[in-house]
Amino acid sequence: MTTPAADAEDRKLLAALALALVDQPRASLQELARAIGISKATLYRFCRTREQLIERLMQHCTQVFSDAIRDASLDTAAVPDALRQLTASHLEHRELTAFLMYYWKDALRDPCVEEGWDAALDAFFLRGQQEGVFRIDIPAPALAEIWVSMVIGLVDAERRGRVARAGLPGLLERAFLQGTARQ
Amino acid sequence: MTTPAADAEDRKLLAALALALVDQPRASLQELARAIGISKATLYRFCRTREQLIERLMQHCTQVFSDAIRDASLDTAAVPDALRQLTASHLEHRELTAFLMYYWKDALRDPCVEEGWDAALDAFFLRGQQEGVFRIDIPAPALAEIWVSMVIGLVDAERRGRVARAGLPGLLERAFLQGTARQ
DNA sequence: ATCCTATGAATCAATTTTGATTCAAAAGAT
DNA sequence: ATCTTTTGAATCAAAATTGATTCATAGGAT
Repeated sequence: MTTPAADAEDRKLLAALALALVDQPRASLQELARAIGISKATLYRFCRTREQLIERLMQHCTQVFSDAIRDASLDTAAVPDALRQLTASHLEHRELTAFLMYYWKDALRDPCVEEGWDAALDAFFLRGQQEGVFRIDIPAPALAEIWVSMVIGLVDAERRGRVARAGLPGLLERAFLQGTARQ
Repeated sequence: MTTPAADAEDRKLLAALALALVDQPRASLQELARAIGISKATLYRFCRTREQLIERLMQHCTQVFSDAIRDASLDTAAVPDALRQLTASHLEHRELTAFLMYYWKDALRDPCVEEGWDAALDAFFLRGQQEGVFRIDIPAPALAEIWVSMVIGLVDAERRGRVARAGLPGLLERAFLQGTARQ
């Protein structure tokens, strides 16, 4: 059954699993299941092996962030708007954002996973430079890396209770665009 | 024998292990040893269990970064200078920086590890705000988190070949203080 | 050349993890 | 209320990991 409801359930499970995997990368499948409040057997029915689980999560990330990139109109919308939208999407799917960063290196070993995500980001930041929004004395890939670092860093900080959830989007935008120096 | 040479060897091993542990958190001790070019037996002689290894690395981090914080005179030196010095230290020990971030949550579960590191950072950024160096519409803990995120994010990006190693300190300072917006 | 030490390969028992299955109970649908 | 589906607990063999040891040898120091 591939009902919309089942898909929503799956997405919840995947988000919880992403979180648990980032939280305790060395957890056994047993512990992983417990961590998200299901039995080992149910986790097994969802994904038979850990490898399958990671792959499924990766594919889900690809799906979600492809949508996010499309929704943000990275290649057409006004750069500040697109950036805001992109940030919002990544904060909305913070578990997947964290997971993607955490397991990105594994994905790179496995060349099948889409190259598109960071390429799209690079292109976006390059456009932002060409349109005079971003400074040009920092390479576009570095801009992308800085933005991603701040997103996952602050998402993680929020999880640890170090920053408030409420103001995150604004905080990110200010710190990223204007920096932390006074005036 | 606790000769200085042996200590230097140990530090090299610890740095390599930190890197390997961040790279492949789920590696077996066998794989871990291989990853840093030693045999399982030698790794065993260095640390009998994984737990011992993590603990030793944590203590080493505590040591190294306590020194770094002291050397940067976080509570007395001019804030921009201290920040520069702090960044330099963390870049110098990039493997440990990455490891510390990666295993920070584990350290928090284990209350024995020093609380001092992030407390010292918070205090420093707060002082920077009081002295008018940092903007005050971002809480000091958030400033600390943003700085740490950028450091480890860019260190990681450098490892992946996404940013050049050469300009890292300057890149960090510009992006952190002035932001990424043009002018 | 001769020690001495450090290393790596191999082995081994004990424990843990994995992948799979079975069965009874709980949850949902009709 | 009955039927169907989903879940969790328990079990189990196979595989992997761990912690420990032994032995041969490669390298360094004298």
